[in-house]
Amino acid sequence: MARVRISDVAAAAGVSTATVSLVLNDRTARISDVTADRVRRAAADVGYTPNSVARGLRTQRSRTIGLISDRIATTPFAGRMLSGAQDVAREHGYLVFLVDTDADETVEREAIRALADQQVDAMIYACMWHRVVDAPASLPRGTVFLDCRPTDGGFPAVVPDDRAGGVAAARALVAAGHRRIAYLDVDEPHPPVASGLRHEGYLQVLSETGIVPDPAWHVRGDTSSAGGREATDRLLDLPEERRPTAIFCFNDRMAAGAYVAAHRRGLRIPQDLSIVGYDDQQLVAAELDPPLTTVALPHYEMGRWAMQVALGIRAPDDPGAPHLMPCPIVDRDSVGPPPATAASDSRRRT
Amino acid sequence: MARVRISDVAAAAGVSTATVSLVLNDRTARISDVTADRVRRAAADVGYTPNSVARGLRTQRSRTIGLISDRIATTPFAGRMLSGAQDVAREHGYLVFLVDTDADETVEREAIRALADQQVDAMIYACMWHRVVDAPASLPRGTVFLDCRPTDGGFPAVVPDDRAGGVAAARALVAAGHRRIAYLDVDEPHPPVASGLRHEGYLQVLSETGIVPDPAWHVRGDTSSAGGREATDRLLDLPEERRPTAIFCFNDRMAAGAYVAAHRRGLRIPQDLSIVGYDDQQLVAAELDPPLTTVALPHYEMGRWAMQVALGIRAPDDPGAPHLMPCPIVDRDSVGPPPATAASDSRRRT
DNA sequence: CAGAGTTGTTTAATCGATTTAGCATCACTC
DNA sequence: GAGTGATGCTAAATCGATTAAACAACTCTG
Repeated sequence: MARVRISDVAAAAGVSTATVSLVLNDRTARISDVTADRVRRAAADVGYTPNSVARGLRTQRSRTIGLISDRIATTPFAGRMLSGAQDVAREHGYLVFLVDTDADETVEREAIRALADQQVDAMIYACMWHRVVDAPASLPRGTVFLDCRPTDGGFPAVVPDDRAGGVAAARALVAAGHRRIAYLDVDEPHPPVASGLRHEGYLQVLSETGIVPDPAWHVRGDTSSAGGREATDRLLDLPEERRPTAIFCFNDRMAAGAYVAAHRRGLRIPQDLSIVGYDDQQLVAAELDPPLTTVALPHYEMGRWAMQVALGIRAPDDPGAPHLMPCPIVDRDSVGPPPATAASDSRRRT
Repeated sequence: MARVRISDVAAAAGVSTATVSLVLNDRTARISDVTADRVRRAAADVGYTPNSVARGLRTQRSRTIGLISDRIATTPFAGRMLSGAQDVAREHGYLVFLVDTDADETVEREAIRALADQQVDAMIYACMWHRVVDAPASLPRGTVFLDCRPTDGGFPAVVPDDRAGGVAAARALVAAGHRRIAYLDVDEPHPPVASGLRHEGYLQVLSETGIVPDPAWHVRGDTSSAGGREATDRLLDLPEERRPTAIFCFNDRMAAGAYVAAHRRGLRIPQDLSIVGYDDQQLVAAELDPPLTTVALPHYEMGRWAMQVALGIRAPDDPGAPHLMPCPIVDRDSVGPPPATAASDSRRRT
């Protein structure tokens, strides 16, 4: 039952452990084919796999990556980041240590130390949502930031291209013929990186299209279905000629709230009101009635990117700036042309 | 920048590395207080933390736990299991290796080997949902099964008490006055452990209450909002006197579909139709309108239990049988008394 | 004061691999 | 047949800790 060691293979093959090691690591330049074969056969026979701990001690590399996050593993939001990171690691024979710190600084510090003591080959520092963070001082250089960017730079980072996502969402609505497009923003967040960028993208499209946004179209609510519902109510309470025919929501949950508000007034989606969300949360976007057109957060791809950089397989294009991962729009059924009553307005465009 | 080793501490304190090791591991029986203090001070001064790899090689224990799962890390369903396991591990100074295998047997086998090569002190084998699995042959004995039970036993396991959950849901509906209670089941699943047990619990309550279930009350759909909607339509199409006034749904997503079906017919929840879900998925249950009464899956607690057993902190009560974790009902607003038209029926009870 | 027992510390083996330097052996070359 | 160069393999050091055994210096005992 005891583990098979390299010395067992050596004994079985009648050679020294040095030879076994050389053969199994494919450094056979000076080893005869006969011996190499014998060693490989012996290793297979006795079922030898090298002890990673011993190897790690000697080589100072553990084929192990530490992934520290506030709570991506424990919330339904960003698990696909883990998935992406995990897949790349596995493809290259690495294991990942996962630590969720619950955003507790003490826990975070201890986690970083524990991972360093385990001689992880690299670390990834991940957040649940796109924001700017102060990099903990003890993070080793080269640590990759995932879904967040360090205040002072100095680390490779990957974040969603929220600005482009805002553009895509607004373009989709403009293309459908809408002119009165609201932005349902999140309420006083955290350093509002994601919401600010999405808003910028939205404003850019309006501007390019020659639409002057009504200030009343920028409403806020907390990041929940209820928050979205209340904010939507305020939009729908606007007088007919200022009332938006389409709403771009900060996220899918708030979009779900917009659905509720619309339904309560007997408005149909998309016939009477078009809605675009953000995040592409499977449990929300795809299951709404009708399914929600939304902008996908490329969590899986960001996770892959981060791990590739951590493993040194890929280098950041521009080491100075965070890598911006595209946010593709996912067309479902919540966007349609504006209702006829509003159509006269949009005709102005030509 | 190089790591501080025990020899650096020894040099700083003017003692041998053996003394340093003894002091820092609190084996000071034969060490003078003066020396011990000097060593501790020196260690703090130079910022020493032991290299876990070297220690692991010597002690054969790594303070590391391997957690293998089909895909709990990457789906929004069961992340709280990870959270529970993770918290216990951290409380005891352990790190956890996470591997999602995507239910691929080759990946699984390689993961188990890789974890064994890393000398993890124990493994946890987790599933995304409660089911019976064939234990991979290479799993070390003592591996804890989380949210699944091994076909032939032989391993400690923890699963939700789905039967009791079914009882709780049905009791809540009976208590509200319902007599015509449907079970919206999942369609031909996987070995249907969870759904079967929940159904049993439901049937038990009906039986205790003297209700003879109409076979038409047991409908099935696929595990999605759409599946729930279609199945609910079939229930609502039943003639008035057989039509259920309450539906117990296999999960929250299907319950969301039941909401849609009800709304489309102009039925209000809970005034016209009561609904109980299962899972307590935050993104679904809490955000529905009205918020969904549901049975919570104790993912966090199961995760804790599994890790405690893995670390040997707790022993299974009955080593032969899986530990059943209670599923508490979460009362929200989707259950009310049956509508007046149906009330005459339920009066029969007295 | 020899022998036994304490006390405080160190020496050196050990965990299981990798890797450098070196030892044989053999084949050529001049 | 001495010198040179390959070729094939191994001895031994090494990574950084832990720990059993040994040792040195004291203190007691009888």
